[in-house]
Amino acid sequence: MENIKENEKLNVLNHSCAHLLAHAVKRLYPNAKFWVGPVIEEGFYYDIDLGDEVIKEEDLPKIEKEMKKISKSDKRIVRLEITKQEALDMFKNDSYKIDLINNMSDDEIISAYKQDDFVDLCRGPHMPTTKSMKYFKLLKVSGAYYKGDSKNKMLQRIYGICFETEEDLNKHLQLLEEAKQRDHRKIGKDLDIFMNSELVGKGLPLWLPNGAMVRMLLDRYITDKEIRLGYKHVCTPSLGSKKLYETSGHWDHYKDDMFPVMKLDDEEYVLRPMNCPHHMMIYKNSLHSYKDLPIRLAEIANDFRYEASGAVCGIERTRAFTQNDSHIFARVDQIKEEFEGVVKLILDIYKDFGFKDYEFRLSLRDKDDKEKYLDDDEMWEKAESELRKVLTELNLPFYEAQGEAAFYGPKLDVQVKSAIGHDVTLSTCQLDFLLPERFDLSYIDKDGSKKRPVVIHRAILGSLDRFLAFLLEETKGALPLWLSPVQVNIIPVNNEYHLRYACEIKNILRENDIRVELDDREEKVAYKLRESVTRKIPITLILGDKEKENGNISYRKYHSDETITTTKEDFIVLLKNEIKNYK
RNA sequence: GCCGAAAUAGCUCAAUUGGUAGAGCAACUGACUUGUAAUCAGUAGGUUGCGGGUUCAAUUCCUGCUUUCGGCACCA
Repeated sequence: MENIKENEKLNVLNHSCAHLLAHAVKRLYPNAKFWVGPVIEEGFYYDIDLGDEVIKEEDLPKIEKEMKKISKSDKRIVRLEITKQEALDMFKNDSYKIDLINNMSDDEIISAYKQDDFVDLCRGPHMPTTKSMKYFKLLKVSGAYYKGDSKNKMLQRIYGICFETEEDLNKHLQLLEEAKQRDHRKIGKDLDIFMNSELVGKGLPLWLPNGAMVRMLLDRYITDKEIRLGYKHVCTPSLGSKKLYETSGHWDHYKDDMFPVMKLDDEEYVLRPMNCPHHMMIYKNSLHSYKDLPIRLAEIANDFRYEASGAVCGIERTRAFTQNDSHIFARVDQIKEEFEGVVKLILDIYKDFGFKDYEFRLSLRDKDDKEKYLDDDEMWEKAESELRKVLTELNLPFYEAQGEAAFYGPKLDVQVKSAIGHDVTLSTCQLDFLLPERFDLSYIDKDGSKKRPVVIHRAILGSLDRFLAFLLEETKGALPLWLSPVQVNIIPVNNEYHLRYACEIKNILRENDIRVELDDREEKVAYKLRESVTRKIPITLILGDKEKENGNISYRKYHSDETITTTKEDFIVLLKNEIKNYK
């Protein structure tokens, strides 16, 4: 999909369209006050304070109509350059613009753009006339906190997008429609992957047999990879004492996002929101030599977080989920090597799944936010520079983001875009000097002195839930053979004559660990084939006289309408070869 | 959590201005016995998300809650 912000032409066009929107809103709602109207990847938006009035989705066509009117009237868009004082006078009735102007330096020349009677403070540049914006669409309306702070008032935000031609606009709207078809919630429902129940609870998906199978396969896949790389898997309970989390510091930071304390007699427990403290205790269970490090503890672990009601989304973000977690206890001189190992594992796995659209993000703290982030500049600078050094040495393209770190340290996150445009973290690798301190972890160094290890927190598939959400969207539900809940579906042409042979084939495939189903319903081949294809089963066998007589099989792959006939033996080799590559 | 919207059969959707709900698919029964994306006929299926109110009468209007959706905020 076109990135409007990155496209120079479309950027200006959409920015001008934001002004057009504001102009129309001002005409229809004379009391409207405007905050900002930037261009974003998906088009543009404008944040507006309408006092007591509310703009609803059904009002958008009305606003569009007014925009069209202004567009048609072909008003020139004129740049004004004024001093700060002139700007303050010009926008004296608009507290939001005054706020913006006050943040500018006194000697700065401020620009504003005027079309007809509407003036907006703006850096520009803009299109020459309102007529330039002809092919636009207002997409959605929502609330948005003033300055992005939930303590502030909520303004109303209108989203839209503008193109140079009608074809481009229509094409874009069609892509948006197609993205909805790729939404993992739709695919998850269509393919019986998971369900939700109001009675079970919000954000608590139930995994149906198909989904549970894929999950189990993902679990096996990543666990096997980790074992080969020297990770040691552990099992720890899904709850822990409140004190455990007070020790780690998570209680202070996240108590509001945890399921509340269960108090029984004089004990206090919480459902665990993450697994670090449990793994810290396992490390502490024995004395460690510098020679033992790194120690890589891993677990496929269930975690529970009381996610805000508005944040819950299918299996992308839930209140009960399963992490592919690990904590690597290492010496400082091992940081680079361990990080490299994790990055290589990430790249290896993304290759297996064919993921190409992802970005590495170096997630740093917000230096001014002393509340969220541990107030220890030395620790942060050490951790951040270590991490940046490793990334540079690995020659890994990445971007930096302030205020995205964990409270205990900076992270390397792998960001992907979901079908409907959510920016989500799939994998993460985090450098932590704090928890070893909190839990007083140590190892005995060469010279016999006690030293503090560092901890690298990492999750490759992230959460199995979210990973599968992304995988469903990437594959449009047509999972690769090795991950399909049902790998082969057998359709006998006529039950009376071919069912016995079909059963025989089914048994052979079963014995070869192929997940196979036999469709023995009294239906036409075409009917059963259609269902096999809509269920996105990778391989459908059709067995009739021809196959039975020669002891062959005929198969059809999901993405093809070609039927291939081969021997049983060759077919099994073909399946096994395709599956083998992912073990 | 905040701003807005929605919730009708297992699924996808209908139902003028208030008059106790319909279709297709799926399910079930029967007929057909079929070689590559839907054979035909019949049957059954609903306290219209849950509770309260207005009304002679509520899927429809009002109200509280739940869940879902679009954003915002949050995301260890």
